Amino acid sequence: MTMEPRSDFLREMTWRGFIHQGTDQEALDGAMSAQPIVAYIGFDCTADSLHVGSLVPIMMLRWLQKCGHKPIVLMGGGTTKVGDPSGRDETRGFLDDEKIASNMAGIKRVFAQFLSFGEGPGDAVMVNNADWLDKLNYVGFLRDYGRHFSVNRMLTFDSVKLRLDREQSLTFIEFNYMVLQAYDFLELNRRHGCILQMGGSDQWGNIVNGVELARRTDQTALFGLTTPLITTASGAKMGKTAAGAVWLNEDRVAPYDYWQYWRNTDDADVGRFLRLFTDLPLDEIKRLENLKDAGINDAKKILADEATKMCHGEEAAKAAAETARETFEEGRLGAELPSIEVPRARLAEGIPAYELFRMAGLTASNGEARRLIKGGGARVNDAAIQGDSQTVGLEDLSDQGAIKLSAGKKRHALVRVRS
RNA sequence: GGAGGGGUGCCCGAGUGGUUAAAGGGGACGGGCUGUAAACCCGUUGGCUUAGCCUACGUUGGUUCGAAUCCAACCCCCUCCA
Repeated sequence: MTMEPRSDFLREMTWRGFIHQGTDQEALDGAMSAQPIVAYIGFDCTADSLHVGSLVPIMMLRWLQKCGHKPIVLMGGGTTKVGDPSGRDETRGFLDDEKIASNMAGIKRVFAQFLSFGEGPGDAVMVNNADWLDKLNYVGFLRDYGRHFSVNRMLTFDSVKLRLDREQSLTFIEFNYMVLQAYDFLELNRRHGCILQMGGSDQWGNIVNGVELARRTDQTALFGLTTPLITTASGAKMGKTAAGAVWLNEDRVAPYDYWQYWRNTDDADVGRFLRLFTDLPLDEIKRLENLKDAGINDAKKILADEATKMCHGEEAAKAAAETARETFEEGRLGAELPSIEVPRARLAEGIPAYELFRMAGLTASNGEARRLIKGGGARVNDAAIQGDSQTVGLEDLSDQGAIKLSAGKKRHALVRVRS
């Protein structure tokens, strides 16, 4: 879109960098500036938590609501049974109903942090596409909707095309995914008056199919909007660390680790991430991203504070920030560091340092801990461990009743005694 | 169904009878430099009760003093033909 959007939502999304592409953005802008609309994003239940990769769509729903429109969170209880081939080289393993249900339960929780749910006109609602997909009649569906899909056209969508180009097999069930997602959009329009579907750029084909289906069956004009794939300055897909994905659920990634993830953002990403992952206003973001050299660390702290607050709440964010400050700026041990407990008797006997590192989860095996020690990266209470045979005992407990283990400069854990 | 090619460590990829826990690269981790950044330099990168032992090159057997390397069967992937 060449002109400045008139609607609050599109204007906000544009300067913040959420927009990758959209269908008929002029008309959408007109509709959104005229009156509140209903829009949705779908989330499949492939894991029991979403991760920061889903944060961009979630933030978009949040802005939608802030701008006075109504967000629908669509849980893909039905589509998850089929499996989206978009952006995947291989067929995803089948998930059984039980697993899908428990995944959905895990995912649901996080939305309450970002959106305000309820019965009012601007309140967010959550629906499950299993409600209509599960009871579809095969032949009836084919006759009513299947005839509107051209296989020739379906073969040109990336989700299908890339798979075929790479000569990787695409099963028939996966081939149907886009049809079901298209139908979801139609169904949400009929049920809730939803006129906009948003999603990641890999969802473009699926979204366009829905727009086209509604035009053919109901002569309704629907809209699609996608977000760019967010990569880090170093080119990696966002949200992956050595430890795995950066999950949003606190039982998967503790608020302290979540805060650390944002605190360790590349300099080059700070401005972009502030725009995408915080609600801060433009002038504040501009001020922060113009900080130079070490000053940009302050911007990273604010990014971490804001992102953690949004996901885990004010209390958790404060505690995480405080622990980080104590640990990194004062060299003490912060309360929120990951911790383990060991029986007093066991510690009294003395535990080999390498074993304690493994127990604390700082290394995956004793061997890895030994290598860490040999390389000089393992410390107990900030003192480098001298050799394999060094043990840790009660005498290492600090005044606060804990032992601080460090693997490198950034990874710390506490050992506490259990009587 | 026929012919051919291939399955190696987190990933890519070399290795075609013995100092091979397996070259090289990527990634990751640690050290240095820094700002809990990037870039760069150095090191490490299967497990364990670590001068030793165990597990590992698609699976299962076999040949051999000795196999990722040779043989057989099977499984899976790809290409061409039908």
